[in-house]
Amino acid sequence: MNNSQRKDIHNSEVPVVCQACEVRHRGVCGALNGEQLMRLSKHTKRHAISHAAELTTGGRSAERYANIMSGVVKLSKLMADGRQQIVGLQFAPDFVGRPFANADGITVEAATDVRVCSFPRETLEGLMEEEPELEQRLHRQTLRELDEAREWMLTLGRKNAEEKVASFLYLIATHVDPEGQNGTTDITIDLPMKRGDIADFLGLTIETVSRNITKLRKRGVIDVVDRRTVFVADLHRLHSATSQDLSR
Amino acid sequence: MNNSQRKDIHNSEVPVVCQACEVRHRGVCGALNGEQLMRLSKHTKRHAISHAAELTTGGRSAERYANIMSGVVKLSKLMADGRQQIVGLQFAPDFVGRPFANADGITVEAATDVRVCSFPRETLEGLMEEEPELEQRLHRQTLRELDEAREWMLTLGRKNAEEKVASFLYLIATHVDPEGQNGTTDITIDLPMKRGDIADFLGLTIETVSRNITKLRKRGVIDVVDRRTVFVADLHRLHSATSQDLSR
DNA sequence: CGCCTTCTTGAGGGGCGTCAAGCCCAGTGG
DNA sequence: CCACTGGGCTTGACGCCCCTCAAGAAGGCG
Repeated sequence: MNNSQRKDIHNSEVPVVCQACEVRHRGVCGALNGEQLMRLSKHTKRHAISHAAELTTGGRSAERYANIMSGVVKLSKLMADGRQQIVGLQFAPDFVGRPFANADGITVEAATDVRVCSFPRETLEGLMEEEPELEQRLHRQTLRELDEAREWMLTLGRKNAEEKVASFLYLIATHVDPEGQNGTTDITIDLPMKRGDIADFLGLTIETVSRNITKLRKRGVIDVVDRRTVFVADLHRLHSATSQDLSR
Repeated sequence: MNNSQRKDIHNSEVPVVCQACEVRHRGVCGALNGEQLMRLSKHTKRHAISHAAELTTGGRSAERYANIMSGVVKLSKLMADGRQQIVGLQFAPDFVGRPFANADGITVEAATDVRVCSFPRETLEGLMEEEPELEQRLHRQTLRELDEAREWMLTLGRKNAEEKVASFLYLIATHVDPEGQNGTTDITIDLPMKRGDIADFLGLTIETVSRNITKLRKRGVIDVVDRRTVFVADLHRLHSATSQDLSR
């Protein structure tokens, strides 16, 4: 099962660093041919970013864009008095960074330890002009993020605390998906963030998150292996906990 | 001040219907040259859609895309038991419709009376391939919608009822903006939707919306002219009501 | 005028926030 | 090896904000 070389007709043209890249075909790089990849890779850097570090500091702010190779990145907004709301989570192989300027007041942080492959803004924008499919891929990712944001607006505005927590667990379960999970209905979830982050994601407090994890456990929807790992015996059961019919 | 003809060097090439179009330069059409506009306009239709009608019915679902010429369009999500959340509002000259497939479970309705200029899906997608700037414009609008959705997530998750209502009024004030409002700090807002819609937008109930409009009136932040019109004497005052510092 | 829809206002209750105490566990140093 | 410490998490007690239920006011329209 030599996954690393599938589909590369002219492997000689593909940069060595890219040949070994886990997300090479799925990320935005999938839109580029060997020659373009070669040019891009001349300017790329791999970074390991440890948990809780901001991605926007250290000169890498709007200067560099990046692909997530592993880990989870969180986007959040902060109010003057300290209230905080997480407005997006990104997983490999998502693209991080904002084409065409400003990301008004959004903080980008590593939720877990993260590995990224970054490159200068100008390099990507140069490639965008010559390769329309690149812009199309970015456009599609933006549309996907918009869908997720809207799904989350429904959760924030109209679900109660228990449904919110179940929704979060379901989201993580379906995203961190380590290639397996096909056909299986049970899954062990490694929570990528601590209770405080989950609270900021759900528009709740730490205590309410904790109480409702306990509630789901007592109802038998989940098993709490340890504070960072949850076992779900039946994903459908979890899914139905994300929106109980309250009208009866 | 002949606004209608500004900037058209070769007006002869521009379709007559487009020459009179109020949003011709600002919408996605701004990316097209005369010849392309001519081709597009062969397939466009103007529609007047009256208040509360769905835009996705009558064969105009994924078949046709549209530009909003006037009025307000609302996007909403509905849960099985009737709970509803409005996840987006669109104003002229926004583009309505989803490039590349499915708009998973989103209902598109006219919030007010609306006029649109619509065209078949294939026509637009054909033009997108030959004119990259068209895709770029759509991409930029998607990014703007994403920003707005995230701003709204902060409102839904972390603001109290009074701040939510103030945020809604401020949003409308800064969007419906009838060309004027430059330099002035007061504005009369014509609310584009009824209390129930506002509640669905804010994740509140009708009663709470009503109570907090009253509250803002009694605090002198707004004047309620009639149930559909609000006068704001000082926009800055309204803005500061959108996020009072609760930490002291 | 009567009817219907929309909006406002009040009274009461519940869900989630606030405050506080205690548990679990990893890290540190004696 | 164990006491100490500190961060993260859980659990309880209590209170407030917003929802629920209900009645009435204000328009709009035949």
